[in-house]
Amino acid sequence: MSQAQDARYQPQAIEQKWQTAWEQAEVFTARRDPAKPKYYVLEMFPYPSGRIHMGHVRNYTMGDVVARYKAAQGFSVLHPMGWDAFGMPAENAAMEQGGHPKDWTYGNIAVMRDQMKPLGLSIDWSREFATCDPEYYGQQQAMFIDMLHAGLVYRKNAVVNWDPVDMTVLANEQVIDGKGWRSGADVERRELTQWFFKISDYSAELLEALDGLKDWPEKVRLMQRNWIGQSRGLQFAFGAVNAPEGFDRIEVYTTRPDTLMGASFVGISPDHPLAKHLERHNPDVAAFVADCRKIGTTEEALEKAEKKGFDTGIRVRHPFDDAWELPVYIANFILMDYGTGAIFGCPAHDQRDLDFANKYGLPHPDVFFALDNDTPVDATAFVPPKTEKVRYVRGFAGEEVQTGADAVEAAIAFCEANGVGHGVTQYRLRDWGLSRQRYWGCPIPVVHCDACGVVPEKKENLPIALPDDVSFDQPGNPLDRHPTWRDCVCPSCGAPAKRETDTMDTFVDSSWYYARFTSPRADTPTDKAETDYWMNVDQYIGGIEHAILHLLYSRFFARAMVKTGHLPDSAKEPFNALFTQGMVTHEIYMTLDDKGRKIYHLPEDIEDGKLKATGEAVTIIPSAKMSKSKKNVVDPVNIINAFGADTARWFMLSDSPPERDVEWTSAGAEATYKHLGRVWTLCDKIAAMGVDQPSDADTDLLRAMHHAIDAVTKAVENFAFNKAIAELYAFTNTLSKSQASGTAQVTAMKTLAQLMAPMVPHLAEDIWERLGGEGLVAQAPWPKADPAMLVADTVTLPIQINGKRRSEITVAADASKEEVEKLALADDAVVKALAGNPPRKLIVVPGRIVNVVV
RNA sequence: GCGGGCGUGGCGGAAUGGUAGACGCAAGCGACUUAAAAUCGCUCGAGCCUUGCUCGUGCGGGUUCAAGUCCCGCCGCCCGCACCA
Repeated sequence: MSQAQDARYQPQAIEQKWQTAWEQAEVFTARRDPAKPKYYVLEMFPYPSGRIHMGHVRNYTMGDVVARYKAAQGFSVLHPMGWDAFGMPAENAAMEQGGHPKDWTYGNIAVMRDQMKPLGLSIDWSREFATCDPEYYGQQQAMFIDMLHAGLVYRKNAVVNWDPVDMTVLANEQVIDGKGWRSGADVERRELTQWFFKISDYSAELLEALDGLKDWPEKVRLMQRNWIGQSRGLQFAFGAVNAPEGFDRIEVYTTRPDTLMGASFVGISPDHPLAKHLERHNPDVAAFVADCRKIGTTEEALEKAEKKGFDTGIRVRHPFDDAWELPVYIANFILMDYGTGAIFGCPAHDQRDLDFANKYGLPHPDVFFALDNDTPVDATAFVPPKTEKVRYVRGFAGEEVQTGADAVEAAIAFCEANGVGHGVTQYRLRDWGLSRQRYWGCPIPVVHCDACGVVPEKKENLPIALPDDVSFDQPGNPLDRHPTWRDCVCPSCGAPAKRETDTMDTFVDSSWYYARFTSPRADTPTDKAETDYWMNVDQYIGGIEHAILHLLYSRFFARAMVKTGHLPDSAKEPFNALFTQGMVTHEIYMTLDDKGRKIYHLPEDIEDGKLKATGEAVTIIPSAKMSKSKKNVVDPVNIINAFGADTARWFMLSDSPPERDVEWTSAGAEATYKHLGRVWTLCDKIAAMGVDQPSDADTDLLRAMHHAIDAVTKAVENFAFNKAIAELYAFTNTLSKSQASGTAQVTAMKTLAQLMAPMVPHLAEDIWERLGGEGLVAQAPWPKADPAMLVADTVTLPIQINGKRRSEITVAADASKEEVEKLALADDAVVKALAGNPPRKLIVVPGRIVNVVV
């Protein structure tokens, strides 16, 4: 090719060329190589919604930087990709547009795979799978059966959102202001028998093991810790005065037994057995409980709802005083799932209890006061930290002045000694309900037999595949109304039986895909040789929105897989390191129509704050997460077509720290494209210089090069890709201005290509080739910084006078503290400020700063 | 409501308790050009009595020789809340 043709950066040609070269050389095929250390990089796999978006580009580019960097460091890298393919949107599409969820899903996967491949990601596509492949969910069913036998799965009643018009179960997001999203009908809470994983058996372990996850963000560990919610408290029973038969004791759980003398009422959940009993016999209770059940099933809805109670008329005796009677209320904010579903209220020291007491005219006796204040509680409860010492005026155990924590322990000890209940450790974490009354999910492989009850399927009958001949022209689960699919024989007695029609929560699918990637075609869920080599995931990357549910479920599921022999014990914490990346945002463009309704416009239709088509000015709303409804989306495909994948990748990594949100701007994308073009041109210039005689400027350039190697390496290791890119800019500027010899410049440029390769792999390959690099840069070892080239001879120290910068001195890098002090005191500004007096204090931080206090 | 996080120039951001604003964008000025684009060079937190000084990291306090960084109290925005993925 001639120089003239080469003179412009043409990403489209370059990118196609190198993607083909990588594919032919099978560079990214993961190989189990006992001679090499392994490295498993995984990004949270995408839901096949139909098109990739910039969030995907950012997520996968970050993973790709790590994968390529680790490969250059000599690791055998596993970097797979798959599809989280079950879920509601496919069924919604089938209902809205006709067609079949399967066709919609696989169609989307094909489109998205085609959109993803031009990004040049170092993915081993031979391992690709979708969770809706029967080969995948069949293995999931096999594990479900193993877990059932291992006592990790059970059935119990649980509440769902029921749409009485559509006669179907709704997801929380389908309930809008208490109404069904399609029917608009008031949603009811309804109890169904459902399948559960016994994650609560692992509450303590999942909590304790968080301490070992050193390479997880502290915030995620804290969120999980709070979610699991370990608490120490007292469980005891109030004896009822006038309760219906069978309810003469009401068990309550409290984390504040020290406030027992401040009790003013007992509250029970609307789902408490006593409430249910009363509901059947008392129309007023029934009306109240029915009202409570209109509140959604989410904790958020419950907490935000107005706190209401109903006086049952039942009275209980205080455990310390037979004459002291407390009223029993049914209260809408008490959860049946937590503790015993019943509490006692101590209004003086709990704001919610106080609001409740004030609303219903109940007393609120103070139990303790602050040491310096004894104002009785009125409208604001006194809730100091448990670690703070307070003075007990209605205490019954321990010291008069003690911390809340000490008082709780003393109260538990006192109660146990006096036969009033016992200390217990509770967890907020509830068992994982996995039943979904939907078609597009993994069928739960059990059979209902009149004689044998609920029986797991035989493994040789797996996969229990979804039937294809279903329709979505009516609401509800098509499996329920399929003419033949449910019919089967009982695996136990051989009599005719019916299949379970519930399918699994899609969180089950995503709780083990990382393990399946190690042997995606195995005819067992996992293959021991492969999991032994590849597990754990060394670096997991995804959104912070998954901080709790997905990551906690995966941690549990890995343990369940260990227990059932599908993972080695060493894999019970499957993700060694976690990184949570921020979102991609964009400003929003809006106009109003003649009726004042908001109309949103795509960024590509806007120029200089005006609509391209009509010239109408648009209102610019500050950046928000890219969403279809606000139309503030930029299609990666358009960016790749216009600027190339390397520009999209580089821009997604530059500027913003990876854990924070990044705003996509067209100016930023264009600037990136220009920069990559400059690098490309610089390479041309340097290639033309060739090998020549050394120059005086060589050392400076090579020092800058080693500094860049060191800085970029550290930045990539620390996930500070924006800083790595800032260093690459700085080094590029140095190189482009350098007067060094051609020999040195070629060395520097080749190193630049290597350092850029994880971010912009296509451009890097092209530079590498033009400068005569051996093989592919994708397979070249990572450059090493020479420590001798990193140390400077002299260092400039700022001099502060009373903490404000006033001057600076340049000293030898190895100057002693005494020498620095001497030089600092001789500095003009210091001499002037001291005016002949000795300094009151002289602080020298070697290599950093000097502070003179006058 | 509860749990978690974030907040620094016109913008994205940098800064082991140690020179606030690295690096980039935008803008301005200049060079080149018939011209524009591209490219290259310079300037770029605010104010002032401009060799320098004062103020400045959401707001109000505090600790320290020294605070964007640590502590206390607020405000705003974002994520999660168990059937969205």
